[in-house]
Amino acid sequence: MCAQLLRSTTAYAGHMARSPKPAAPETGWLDPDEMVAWRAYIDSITPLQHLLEADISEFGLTNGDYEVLVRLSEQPDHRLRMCDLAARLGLSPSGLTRRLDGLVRNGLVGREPSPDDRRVMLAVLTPEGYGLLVEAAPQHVDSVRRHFIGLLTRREIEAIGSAFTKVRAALLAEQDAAS
Amino acid sequence: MCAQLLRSTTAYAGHMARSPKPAAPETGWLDPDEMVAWRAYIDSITPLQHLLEADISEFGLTNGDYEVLVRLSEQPDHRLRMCDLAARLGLSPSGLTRRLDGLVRNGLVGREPSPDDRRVMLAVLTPEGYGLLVEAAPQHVDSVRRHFIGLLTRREIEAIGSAFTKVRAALLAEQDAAS
DNA sequence: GGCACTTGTTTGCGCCCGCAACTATTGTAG
DNA sequence: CTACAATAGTTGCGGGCGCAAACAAGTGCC
Repeated sequence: MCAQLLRSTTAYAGHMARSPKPAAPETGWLDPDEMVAWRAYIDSITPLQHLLEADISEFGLTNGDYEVLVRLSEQPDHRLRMCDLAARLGLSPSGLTRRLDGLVRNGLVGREPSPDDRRVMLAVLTPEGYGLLVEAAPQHVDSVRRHFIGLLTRREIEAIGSAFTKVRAALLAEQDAAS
Repeated sequence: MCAQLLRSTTAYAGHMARSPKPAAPETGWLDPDEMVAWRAYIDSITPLQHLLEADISEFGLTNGDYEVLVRLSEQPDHRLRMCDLAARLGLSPSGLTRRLDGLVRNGLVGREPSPDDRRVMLAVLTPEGYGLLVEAAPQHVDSVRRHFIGLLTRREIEAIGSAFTKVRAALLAEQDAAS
């Protein structure tokens, strides 16, 4: 019995009693390797976010704010339609409106109406916002390395890259299918 | 130039201009493999959470609720001190109080004072809560497999297991050091 | 035993964000 | 051209949760 190690093992016990196979390799319950991977992942992501958040807060930013600045900085003209930005951030339209409110208040981002389509508003990175991003990015990367990337072997880094690239592609496909 | 692919590459450009080395293997900026891993990870976790949340909502549960039921079910007596439960969930004390309020209202979890220490409240899984967990767990595991584990090779699963196990250990150590 | 100090839990307050409703614009069909 | 549907964004409302304060109870030091 490994109730302390495996996710919802106790609930699993009842099912095991009725199932002849202790591990289903392709479908059904998770085998030990899969369970370890899933559990370690789930236990890591929340505290990892918290630590990154604490580190970036020295610049008066939240993790979400930083993400906005990054997405805008990646555009050649440093601007993005609200709906595109929301999609990239995984945020609802209203959520993005509020988050931008804060950034606009602090002068890091501006709003301007699109000349092409009078429905859309463009979020545009201000010089101040870009400056703050340039200032904060090295610390942020250092934080990522200290708490995450720096702990891993090259093999693990490559595996995580290929694994989550596939996961992300599947998630995007699912998202498109829902529209 | 790979401004579309790499996180905060634009901000990076200024630094690269002053730095003789394009990639720092052990310290400093992220090299391409590291960047791909970090970026794919960051882009995946939020939509993955959303999908799992949508799937589990058929049982009237949130992801957080489900996590509470799992943690309690892992205990031999199906109960846990509030502070221990909060630590395992990565939740603040107040956050746990509110989350338990909802579960108690729905009869899935009960509160009882500890006989050993009159400061502590024990969260205890009710038969209804356990029953719902047993009912929901197979669907949840299926959801995890469809959206995440099932997309990966055995090698990737093992790498993710070892990688996040290390990350989790480091995070826990950091957390203990902060106390 | 008394008094400070630590620990466990809850409450007031505020922020973040999703959902539903609403407005403004654009696209489409008749 | 006009009506209707689709799209973009904002706002009202409510839930989740963190922080600081309050309070209860246990612990240690004299």
